[in-house]
Amino acid sequence: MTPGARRVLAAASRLFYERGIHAVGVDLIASEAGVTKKTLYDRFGSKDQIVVEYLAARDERWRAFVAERLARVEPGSADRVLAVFDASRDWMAESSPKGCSMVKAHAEISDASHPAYEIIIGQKQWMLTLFTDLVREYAAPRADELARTLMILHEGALVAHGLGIFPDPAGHARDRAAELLAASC
Amino acid sequence: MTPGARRVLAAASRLFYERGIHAVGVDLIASEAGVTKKTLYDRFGSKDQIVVEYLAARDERWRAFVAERLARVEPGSADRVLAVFDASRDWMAESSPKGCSMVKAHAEISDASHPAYEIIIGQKQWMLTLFTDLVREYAAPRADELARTLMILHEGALVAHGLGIFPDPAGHARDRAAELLAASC
DNA sequence: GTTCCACTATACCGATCTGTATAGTGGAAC
DNA sequence: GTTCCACTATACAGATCGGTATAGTGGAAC
Repeated sequence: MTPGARRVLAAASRLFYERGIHAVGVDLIASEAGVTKKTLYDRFGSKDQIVVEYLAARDERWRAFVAERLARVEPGSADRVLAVFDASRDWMAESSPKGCSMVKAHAEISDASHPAYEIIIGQKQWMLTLFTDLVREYAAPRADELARTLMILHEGALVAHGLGIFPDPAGHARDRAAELLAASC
Repeated sequence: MTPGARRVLAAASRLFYERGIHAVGVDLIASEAGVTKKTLYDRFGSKDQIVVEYLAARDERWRAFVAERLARVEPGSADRVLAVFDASRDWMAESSPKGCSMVKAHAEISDASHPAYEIIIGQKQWMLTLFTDLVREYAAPRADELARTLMILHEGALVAHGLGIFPDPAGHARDRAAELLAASC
């Protein structure tokens, strides 16, 4: 990726997350990136493509972030699940004050044929599979059911964080997950 | 409200929810309502005002829906909390296949000074207060903590429903809420 | 020293955006 | 029978939308 393209993607990512995808135009993105529209279209071809690369990059960074946190914890321990919740809390504190970018994008992209759709759904399916794998690893009974509960707790914490109704929902969800895991050993 | 205004609000509500607020223009709303733009602006004054009335009406309907369900259950019972989860499941099945309209609107409205903002936050605060009142009524220990857990479970179920990753997340959340209430008696 | 190539600068396209202006119609109220 | 009023019809304003066209610049590669 060229320096100009990197600046375009960085500016678009910030603007899409802060103001919404439909609310941000390509002229603004180019201007904020310090680039002409010609460069923007030479590199990405369309606004939709910038949206796709914004979500794909964020998805990739999140998965790497989680993988790095999981690598610190011994497999087979219930702490592995808690490490995911801890990762979410840190991730939100540092780069997601307004909630999950995938959920926000899902609210704006109605058409399931949009190329960004599969990225959004793909990340959520990956999270459910991850929870399922982690509780199976931990040898919990009724693993699928437990994984779905963890998924609901996790998504709920993300949304509650974005709404700002009460402080530290991710920490709260983590503590509830810990109790669940302790009870189902 | 005049017949024309009612049709405008009905069309706008459907379109805003299905396609997103920024993605829907006033020309489309007027056309779908079978009304001229003149009528639309005579009745509402601005698109923002239509957005506000869309969310306010939906909020009002939701609160009335919950109140009606709660009225069926004897106060002081843990079943009152479960009635809220049941209400959500039915509400989503009949009119919210894509998730909570407030969460969707929150994803598109970045500015906290937007007149719709307080409606969105207001509904979520009302839900947290409702859960708190219901568990206090039930005489549960650590009521505030329990209410926040229920809030997270509830928001998580709404989002999971919209994403469609697994079936009946509201029913799943309801069952987990029932276990929590049984354990904290 | 010519060929790439990432880039700037600027002007433009047709479409759509929110919002307004002017003129007129049909029916109920009083 | 005139006064309201909710409404239609149409045209337009100024801005912004996503996207394209033409022309040119500066530096590294070979």
